[in-house]
Amino acid sequence: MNQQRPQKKTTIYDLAELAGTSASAVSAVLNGNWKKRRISSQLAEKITRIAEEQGYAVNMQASLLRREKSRIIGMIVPKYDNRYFGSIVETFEIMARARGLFPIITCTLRDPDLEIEAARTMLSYQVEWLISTGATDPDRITDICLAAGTRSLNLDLPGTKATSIISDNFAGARELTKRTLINVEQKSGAMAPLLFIGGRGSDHNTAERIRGFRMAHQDLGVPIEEHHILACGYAPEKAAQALSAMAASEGSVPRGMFVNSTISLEGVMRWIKSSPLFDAAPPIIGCFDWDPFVALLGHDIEMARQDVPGMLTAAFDIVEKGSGDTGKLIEIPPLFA
Amino acid sequence: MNQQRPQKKTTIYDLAELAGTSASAVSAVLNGNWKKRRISSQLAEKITRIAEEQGYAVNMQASLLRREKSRIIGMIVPKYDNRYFGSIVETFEIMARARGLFPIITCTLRDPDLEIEAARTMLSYQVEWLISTGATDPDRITDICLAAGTRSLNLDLPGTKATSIISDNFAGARELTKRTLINVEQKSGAMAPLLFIGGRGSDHNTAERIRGFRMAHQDLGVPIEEHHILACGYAPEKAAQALSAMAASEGSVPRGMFVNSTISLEGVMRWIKSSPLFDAAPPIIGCFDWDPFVALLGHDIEMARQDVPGMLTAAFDIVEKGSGDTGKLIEIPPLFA
DNA sequence: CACCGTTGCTCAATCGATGAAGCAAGAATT
DNA sequence: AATTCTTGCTTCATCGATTGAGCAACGGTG
Repeated sequence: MNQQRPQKKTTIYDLAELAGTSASAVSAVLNGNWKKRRISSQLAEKITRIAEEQGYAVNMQASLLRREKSRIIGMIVPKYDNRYFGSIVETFEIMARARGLFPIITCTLRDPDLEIEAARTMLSYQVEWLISTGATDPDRITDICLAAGTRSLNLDLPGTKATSIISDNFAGARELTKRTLINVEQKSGAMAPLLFIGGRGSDHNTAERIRGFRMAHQDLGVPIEEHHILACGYAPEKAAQALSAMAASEGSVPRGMFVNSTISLEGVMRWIKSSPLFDAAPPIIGCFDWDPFVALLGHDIEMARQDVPGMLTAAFDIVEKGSGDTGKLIEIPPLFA
Repeated sequence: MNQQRPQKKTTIYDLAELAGTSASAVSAVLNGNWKKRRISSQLAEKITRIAEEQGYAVNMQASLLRREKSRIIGMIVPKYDNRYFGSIVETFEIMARARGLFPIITCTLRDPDLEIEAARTMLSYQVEWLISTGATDPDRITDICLAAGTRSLNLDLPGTKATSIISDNFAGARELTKRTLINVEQKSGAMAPLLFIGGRGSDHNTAERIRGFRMAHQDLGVPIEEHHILACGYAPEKAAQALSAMAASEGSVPRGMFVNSTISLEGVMRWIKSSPLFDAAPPIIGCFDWDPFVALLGHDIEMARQDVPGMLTAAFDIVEKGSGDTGKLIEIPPLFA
């Protein structure tokens, strides 16, 4: 038996006929302003009952076409494959729903063309706000939104044309670097400069983290090794390659490392496991990002956990206030365990 | 300067006026069937150009209201906080888009009420299909869909009223158990029964995995210890508690373990790290689920990776074929590294 | 009894896009 | 020259929900 009949959907007109009343009354009852429209509670009850019996669900397309506001809020996100973005998406949905907004999310696989296409699609769905998370070209998206009269925000990576909410990368990296340097001193007896690995030098976050990295070295009076700053990309393979290239050319790799994301850390740890260089003494790592299994890796790994609820609270504050200033930068400090 | 003017959106009527033509022609040109409607390519070009200049985006609400099919496909998912669901969601989006469908996803936090509410909301948005992933009460959702004439599928956890696509939990668990038992024999010299930990005994997947677990023991002639089957829930804390209770009452814990998910594994590893029981010899683990960092934990951990692309390919096959039989069960074998 | 205010509803226009039906002008055919 | 065909549009009803305007019935007031 196949019950999958593509049966016609119940509309307010069907309900009106069943209830012996008008579609107008049905609409008023079902969207809750029947008091304002002076519908008797008798009729309201009857309509509500019939609607339930019929399994009625409003047609949002029709409803939204008529209303002036859609109450839809869109988010684009690069990937769902790590805890940071997963947590962003989950928190976004919860907070949006708590505010009576309908969240729609789409992932763009770090593909600039997909980002633009996704933004256009969101606009077609009449989103009231679009939040661009980790976008490669956030300003382009802001332009598209502006042209359509839609407001937008940047999250995680900043742009210049809309308010951006990001981690306080400089202060976070400075603190993480400091902690890692101190760990190195405690475990190996002497302070030594760290290796910076992962991320793209062209992206704002990586640049700021490198700045914090430098500053912490300066704070503690440790000289930086310029060729020990490897912004080789985020991908695990890139990080692994960079390390093995360094090991090949220099014969060693610093014991202390600042790893720019859990994504890169995956490659770093894989390489370390495969190399004999750390057989005697395990590496001492600071990772700018958080993952529960990393805490279990058994090594000395310090993590800076980006404050996702904090960032999204800031974002929804702006959404609720109505609008933000062009290009304002809001920095949220990451958390340390 | 604040450019966030909530300006009125451009419609096909605006474009028609600018082009000195009718809205009908504009519509035909912009949705691509202007050839069929015999619009000259001159006019088509002109309209296209003007639409681009104005940054026009169709109003999907209006468009969908008129069309008979929405081409929207919905998915509900419990959480975004592990690789399995992350990968499901990402693959779902990619595959949906490749088929010209618009995916909308919502997470329900394993809350039965939220599941129902989310399903209703999806129906309001006129989804053509609803995929319930890991739902606590998939049949309830199928009923709601059926009442609205919408088709539905179950993923990950099966139901009886719609086609279900799940991992081959029995065969997968049998193989994983076998591999883990052999690992135990190789590392500790003798075969010994495993501990089963994590999951809910009431859920189909856990029950099937326990069945496979038993069968593998039987295959290899290893007796099962009934009190070593702990379906204590998925949460990390639950797993950790169950282990420490066992250690307290029995003084030891089997060295070989079958852990029912990476979620539970988190608690298991945390407890192991905190306990002296495994200081001498590390545990030997089989985990029914996959995570890249788990592979780096440095222990002997075998993983059964659920075949997400395989499962979603099966799902979209059904979506494209139009409809599936009531309650059919499709089992996809998990992968071993 | 005429008038007014209130209650409880209905009517009809509207949102923007779509597409069947129709129409006018020119080209082709007889 | 009369007819038919083709091309290239426009007109208008429609999808389902919403809402301002309006109307009938009734109770109360002078």
